[in-house]
Amino acid sequence: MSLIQEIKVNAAKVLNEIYQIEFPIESVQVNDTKPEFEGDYTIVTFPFTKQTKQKPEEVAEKLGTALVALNTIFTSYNVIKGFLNLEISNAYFNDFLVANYTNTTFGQSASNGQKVMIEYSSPNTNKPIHFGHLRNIFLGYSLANILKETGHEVIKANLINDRGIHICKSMVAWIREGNGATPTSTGIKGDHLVGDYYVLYNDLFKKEVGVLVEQGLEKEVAEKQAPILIEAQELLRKWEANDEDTIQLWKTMNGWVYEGFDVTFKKLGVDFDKFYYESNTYLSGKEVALKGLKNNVLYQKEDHSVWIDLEADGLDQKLLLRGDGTSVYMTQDIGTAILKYNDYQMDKSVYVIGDEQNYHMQVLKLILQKLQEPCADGIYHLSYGMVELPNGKMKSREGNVVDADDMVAEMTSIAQKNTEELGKVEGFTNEELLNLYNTLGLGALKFYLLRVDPKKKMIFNPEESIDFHGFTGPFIQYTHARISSILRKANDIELKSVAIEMTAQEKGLLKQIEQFPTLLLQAAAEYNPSLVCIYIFNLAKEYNSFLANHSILKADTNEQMIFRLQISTLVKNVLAKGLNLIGINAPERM
RNA sequence: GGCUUCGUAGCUCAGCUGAAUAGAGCGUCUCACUACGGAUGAGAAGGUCUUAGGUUUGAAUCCUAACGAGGUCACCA
Repeated sequence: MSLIQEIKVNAAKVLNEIYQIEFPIESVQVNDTKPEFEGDYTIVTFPFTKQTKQKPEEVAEKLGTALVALNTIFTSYNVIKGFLNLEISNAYFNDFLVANYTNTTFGQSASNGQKVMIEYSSPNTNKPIHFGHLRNIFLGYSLANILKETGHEVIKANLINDRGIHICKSMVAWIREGNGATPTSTGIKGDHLVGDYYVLYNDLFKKEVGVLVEQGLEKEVAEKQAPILIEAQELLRKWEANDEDTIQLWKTMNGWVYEGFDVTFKKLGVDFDKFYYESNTYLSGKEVALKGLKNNVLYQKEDHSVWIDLEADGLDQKLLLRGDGTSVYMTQDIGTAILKYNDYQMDKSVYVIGDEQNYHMQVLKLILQKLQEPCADGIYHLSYGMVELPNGKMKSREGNVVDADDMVAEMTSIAQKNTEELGKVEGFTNEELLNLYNTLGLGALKFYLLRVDPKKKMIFNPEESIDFHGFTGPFIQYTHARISSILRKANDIELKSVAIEMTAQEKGLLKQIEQFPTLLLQAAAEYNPSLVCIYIFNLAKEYNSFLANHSILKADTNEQMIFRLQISTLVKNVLAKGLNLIGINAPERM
């Protein structure tokens, strides 16, 4: 049981004994005591005044006296207004330290039998991965780690959107202007090559529209009649008709993209357990729609199109099958959701998707519920805000995006520059250095994207993102490397149990570390990796401050040194674990 | 316009299941190496928590409205 939980349980018990009133355990508010007051944890007693009909100070006094008498973990208390400040015994933290400094699984929860699928990344195959996708990818990967750590069985899924008009646009541009170019012939990474033709398509499209407008057509009409668009639509028709040449080209170009994605995913250090392809699933929602029609959950209009009426739920009418019987985006997603469930029977299905699809996801879940599909209730949309540049949104159509590969390369080279300027390259082989730059560059990038609450939109400030000071990944990596260095020097010192008086800062560190498992559970429950970022940053900061005030290897006594080495070991383990959970490596040296 | 998310220091963000003087980082200005890693630490300045009402012993936090910003309301995906 966590310390805070233990305080709550004890307080509720004692309140019951004093007042003969049942206070639920969760009604006890326990906060960290503010630094300007004496004590470790504070119970707020205002909430108990109504039922006890006593002043908050009185309740606090009685509660404090009883707690100190009840349990040896409480050594003393003081009351200020309605706040009961409790001091926790050093022995409690000493026991905690002894029990955990060699425990490499500290923070991990036992299996809870829950199975969760996390769908993330889910790229289109007509363009490379850009900065906005990185937020998605890091979120999904990190969340998977956090859920695993807290006892869930996790399936990482990637739904590749490999069909549709967008890829046909790249194909048309390639047919027209490509002259048989391939990644090998051009030396361009496959996803970038295909992306270039997507941008080219849009250039050509604009030109053709311009010509038509000059010929006197309305802009709106011209945008529908541009020959290149007609060609792309024709290509999509051929694809759906299984035209051999079209399928062949489609396979080839998608293949280039997958090779490119593969390189990027590896570079980013993320992976997947299961890939779904929309070309395989896009027809799959149809039978469900037809079944829904039989059950009168859906209805049919005169043109044979199939709809669901969600107006009673405050939403709109939604089309599920076109008049010609073909499916739309929503139908596909229904089919895919059911397919996934049939594959894994998971308890929860998390979709990491941008907040522009909030409405879509709400409707998807509701429709599945109305269809009484077993997968419906487990659906959770982890909605995240867009990443914006200081001067506005990125649009891949216009090519003004921050490309993910470029970004990683940029961050890696900044890591190199910083390391060289600080003269910290000695003792590394070339290969180790390259590895290190990658670790630091990615550490900075991932932390920058994960430190903000997912649901909020965030601004990507290029200057700030390359900073390696303060609330950043490298700051924490640095702290980890620093501890590692100290521990290396103390390698031959035997760590045995010691009992000493601890300083306020030592106690503070232990108190913070004790909260780590609880924090992970919270991050998992809220699907929020940023909590981990904030936590390990605060821990690293506290440790650095501790280090400035305490000598370890030159401590006054041998016991003190051993005690501080044990604390350092534990801090190091927690920092490394925290970093790993958000997908960041913790270097031994840097 | 309907629905929805959001508005906290010059900037980027915590705090939002109500509770003590609203916290970090960056930036600005001081200070600290006879030290285990200065990619550090200590300190200062900087806030009518968008505004106006309401609920409450108590509101940045809950409710209502206004103002401002984003998203969405396709037989696109």
